[in-house]
Formats: sequence, structure tokens, C-alpha cells
Amino acid sequence: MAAETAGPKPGTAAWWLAREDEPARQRRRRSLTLEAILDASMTLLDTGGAAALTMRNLAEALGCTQASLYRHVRNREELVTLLVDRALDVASSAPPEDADWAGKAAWSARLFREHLLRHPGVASLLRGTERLGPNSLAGVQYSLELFIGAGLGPRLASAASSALATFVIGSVHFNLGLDVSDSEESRHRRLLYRSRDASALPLLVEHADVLSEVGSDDVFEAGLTALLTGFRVLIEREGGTRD
Amino acid sequence: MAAETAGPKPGTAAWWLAREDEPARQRRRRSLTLEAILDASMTLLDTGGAAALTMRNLAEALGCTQASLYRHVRNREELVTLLVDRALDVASSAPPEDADWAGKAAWSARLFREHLLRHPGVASLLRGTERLGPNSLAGVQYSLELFIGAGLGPRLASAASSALATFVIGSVHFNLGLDVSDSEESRHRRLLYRSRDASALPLLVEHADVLSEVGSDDVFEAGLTALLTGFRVLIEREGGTRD
DNA sequence: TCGTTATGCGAACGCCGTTAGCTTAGACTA
DNA sequence: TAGTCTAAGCTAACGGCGTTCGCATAACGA
Repeated sequence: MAAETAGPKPGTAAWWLAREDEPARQRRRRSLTLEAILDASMTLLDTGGAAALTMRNLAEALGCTQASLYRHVRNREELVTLLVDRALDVASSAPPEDADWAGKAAWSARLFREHLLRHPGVASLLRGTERLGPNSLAGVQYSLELFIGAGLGPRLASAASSALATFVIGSVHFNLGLDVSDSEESRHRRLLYRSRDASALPLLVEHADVLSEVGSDDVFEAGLTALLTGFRVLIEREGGTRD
Repeated sequence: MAAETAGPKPGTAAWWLAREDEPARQRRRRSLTLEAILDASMTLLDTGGAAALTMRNLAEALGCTQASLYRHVRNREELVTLLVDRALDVASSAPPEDADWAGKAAWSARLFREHLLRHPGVASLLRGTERLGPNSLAGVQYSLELFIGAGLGPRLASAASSALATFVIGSVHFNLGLDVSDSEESRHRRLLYRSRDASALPLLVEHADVLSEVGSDDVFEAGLTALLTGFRVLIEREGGTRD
């Protein structure tokens, strides 16, 4: 079919980052596809972590040379952008319909976080790049929908949804920082805790046992519910006083 | 004086990360000091951003060779840890005494964020490293103090303070992602926004003008007040029902 | 059938962090 | 004061990274 070779379809990753200078022609002539590259990248990420995603490793996994990769991807950064966005298609699964806006927001936030934690490599890629791909935009649209539907004006709704996203991504980063290389890292951390004399940080020493029990799940839940109840209060107040 | 040459003093950065295997002897013999290295690193960061902080640049700025740096610092990572912690001495400036706990928390959070934004290089270093130096620990201690004083149990107080820190750091990262390389980056972002047809993301298109006006300051303030009012509600509820 | 051109490859460039091995200056001991 | 020891500097290099240049080639449009 002619439509088969008419270039990347709207909605696909290739379509989004299509080079502007390049007319929409067919691009694959032989074996190496952008999709194949992304697949191999995801495999590398899931098995070896973010550090394993090098162009050399990628080329070796695909059985090609590094230079060939650059026929399909401008940069490593573009590759990362595409990867992150591909991994962010979580928004497609809809939250339960019977929940109110806060319930839906919490559901989505938890889902998003769990998804990121399940693919730690992708999550650590979120550190470098802040670009917005199509799926990210869909997520923004969705949470905007929620907050506007709840009664916030578009301006406040946008701020609220960005704040929520900021917190979710931030706590994933927080998680990753804790889990990386347990053996050496936590040893060092414990060393720091102990080497300080008790007089300077009394609370830390006094509740050291409790503090070490507080995991990132607790932090996430505490922050999430606090944020949402905060927004709820804001909505009630704004709805009442028309501020 | 003998006390003058008795190694790094307690409280200094050198003292914190002193090698365990190495007995506390005097370490500096000639010119190149750890403090000088940290100073030069901060200059590099403030002028050229995080990317400029390479061991080569650092050595050149100090007029020594790269290898010499490793006599004072184990890794680049240790250097980063020390730098971040040095930049985190904001906690030493106390918030206004007449404010309540939420006011103090908000004050500190704003101060912390502004400080990080003033030194963007340091902030982007926060991405890679999650180690806790002495100043970071002091900050944790302080916010713990606030939340416990407000009426939260140590467990919840710890979660709340971590959540707050997560949000603050997260929003700084958010900021940096937006501001980096305006020329090319924002052009690309605008391209992404426009190339999507209006039918798929109606809200984004409808409120595009308002959305573009919502800056990271708004996002930060919205999230901060939401978090704090959320915690306030939690405290009232917990204080009432002893949950 | 024959150019055009997208797509692969080999080889290299310049950057990065890091290390091994030497020299030397300064502090300690006798 | 003379001698020793060692921290602190240097030279040179290693391996890995992302990226690019130039060439070969296979598929498509005419």
C-alpha cells in the first residue's frame, strides 16, 4: 500500500520529533527501525539501569554500529525524550469513574509513580530531560481536566496540576536516590548519621529508629493527601468567597 | 600551635568526609586546599553551569593538574556532595519568630528555593546526588522540629518534612528544566504544542494563553500553600480524634 | 535501466573521570 | 643539625563516552 510507506503516522513518536527540514518521506530502507532502537533501549534500561544506556551498548545490542543509530536519532537526548514519552503512556488507563476528582487525581498519581518505579531506568532519565512529548501532554490535559472540573479557574488549575506533577516526579527521584547501590551507599549514609555527635541534632538522634522506618511510600502518601486536601480547601474557599 | 595542625575541625566539610582508614593527621602541606577547590568549583558552577564543572576545568582554574585534585577529593561525586552541602547552609538564617509553624516552614521553603535558583549549578547537581551532608541534616532536623512542635508524631512529622523537601527540590528542578537554553528549547516546545491538532487536547488549546502565563513561581506557591494547609488539616484532625 | 538518496559501516575526534608511578618539599626524629 | 619519611604535587596514560566525517551500497523513482 502506498499509505504504508507514507512516513510516520500522526501520534507515533517518530511523527512528533520528525525533523522539520526533512520532508515527510519514507525513512527506513533496510532493517534498523526507530521502533527497534527504542525497544532495545528499553531492554537496556530495564536490565542494566540508566547507566547501561550508552550508544555503544545500544549498537551492540542491535548488531549495528554507533554511527548507524544517528541515522534514526539526532542525539542521545532525543532518544531519551522519545523513550520517556513512550514510557509515559500510562494516562491511557482511566481511573474509576465513581471517584470524585481528588480520588481520580490520587489514583492517577499513584499509578504514575508505580509505573515509574517499575521502570527505574526511565525514571532516572527524567532527571536530565524535561521535554514534553505527546503522552506527557495528554497527562497534563487530563489533570487539567480534573482540576477545572473540580471548580478551579484555568490559571489555578494549571498551577495545581503542575504542582502535583512536580511532587510525583520529585518523589520518584527521591526514591531512586535511596535505592541506588544499597551496599556502599547506605553504609556511607549511616556513617554520616552516626559521626555527628548527639548534641547538635537531638531530634534526629532521639527518633533515629522511627525515622529510618519512614520509607518513601509514606512520604509519597503523606505529601499526596496533603496536596489534595490543600487543593480541596482552596476550592471550597474560592467557591465560597469568589476570590 | 599544635591544635592548629590537628587536622580538620569538627563541623567542617573535610571533617565530615574524612577518610575512615586515614588517621586524623594534618593533610595540607602546600598550597592546594580543599577549601580552595570548593571555592573554585562554586565559581565554575555559577559562571558556566553544572556542565562546566569538570575536573579538567577545575584544575585549570586552580593552576594545577587534574591528578592533584584527587589528593583532596576521592571522586567527582564526593566533590559534588561537599559542594551541595556547602551551598545548603541556608538553614543557619532563622525565620521570623512571631510566625506560626506553617509560616516558618513556608519562609524556609521559599528561602531554600530562592537560594537554589540563585545558584542554578548547585541545583542541577542535586539531580545526581542524594547524599546528606551536615547542612542537609541540619535542615532535616529543623523542619522535623517544626512539624513535631506543631503537633505531629515523629513518624508523620518525618514524612511531612520529607514531602515538603521533595516538593521544593522538585520544583527547582522544574524551574531549571524550563529555563535552560531558552532559544532552542522553547522553540522546540512551542513546536510541540502547535503541531498537535486541537481536537486531541482541547483544554490545552483553549487555555493556551493562560497556561503560558503560569510560571514556576505560581506553581511553587500553589503547591506550597496546598501542602501546608493539607498538613494543617491533618494536624487538626489528628489532634481531635487521636488517630 | 540508471541516477538519487536514504541507510549502513569504519575510523577517528575530543571530551570525560580516573589511576599508576615519579618527584619533591616540608615536617618529624635522632 | 642531619636524615628520614610521607603528603602533595606532576607527567602520562587508560578506557569510555557522545558524536562526526567520508565512503560504500542497496533500494526506489524516473
